[in-house]
Amino acid sequence: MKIRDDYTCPLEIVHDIIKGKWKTIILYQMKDGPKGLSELEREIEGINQKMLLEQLRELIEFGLVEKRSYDGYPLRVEYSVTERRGRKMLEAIDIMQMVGVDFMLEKGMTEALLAKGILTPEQLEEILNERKSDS
Amino acid sequence: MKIRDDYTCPLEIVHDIIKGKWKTIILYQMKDGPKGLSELEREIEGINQKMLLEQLRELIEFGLVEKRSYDGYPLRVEYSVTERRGRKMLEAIDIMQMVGVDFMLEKGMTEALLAKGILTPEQLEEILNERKSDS
DNA sequence: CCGTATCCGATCCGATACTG
DNA sequence: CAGTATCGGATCGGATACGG
Repeated sequence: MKIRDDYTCPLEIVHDIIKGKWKTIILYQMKDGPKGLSELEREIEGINQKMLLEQLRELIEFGLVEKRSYDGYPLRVEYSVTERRGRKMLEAIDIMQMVGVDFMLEKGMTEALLAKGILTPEQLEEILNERKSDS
Repeated sequence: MKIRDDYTCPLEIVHDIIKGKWKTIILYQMKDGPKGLSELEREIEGINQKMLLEQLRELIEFGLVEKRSYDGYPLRVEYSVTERRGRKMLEAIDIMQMVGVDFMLEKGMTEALLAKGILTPEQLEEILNERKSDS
């Protein structure tokens, strides 16, 4: 991943950090606590190990993710979101998730959202109510 | 810009929308009201017209930006953030901006932030205070 | 001032094979 | 289970020229 070494504005650097195809999804997947590598690989549909490691390395480099290794057998490695910067970024990702849901609802993908448990029926109803009052 | 036509999770589609090098910056630049094309081109350092138009078209396609044309001479066209989805996305971008500032401070780019007016001295002090209490 | 088309090097990312 | 190396096609994005 090519990273600029010169910035005009803060959003440029953030873009460099999260432009990778899987970065936001990886972070989102770690929101409820540390995860092992194979765990992430299993949970993120479509990713492969090379991509996962590559993007994790960059997330670490930019202070959004921490890595902890535990010796022994089997080897155990844990990746987790960093307290300040990682958590802050997750706030943004949460909102992006909402925008994505909004988009999928517009596209009539309601069933998929419910089936995957991304949305509970209660949340769905709440969102639809909000949208009505927007016009 | 290649856009997936099949999604597993909401973040995938959002990533497709904002992965372009300039998308977040363009949106951020429109946060205080409608902008004309040449206005945006002037304000966004390093962008060219082709990129600007290309990325605007996609932002429109995904309901984050609206376009209004006014006939007459000279031609006037206004681009603005959409009420629901665009504004929501801007909330996320605001947070990303903060993460970027955090990063730049860590890199010792304090002067640049002040010089460009991205941060007032008061805001800077506030941020530094918060960081101290983090450990 | 606004918008489109083309060309081409840079980069991303998926597959695959291999190590501790 | 965790991690590295390489290769090649698909995309991206900058320059540049042209049209309304």
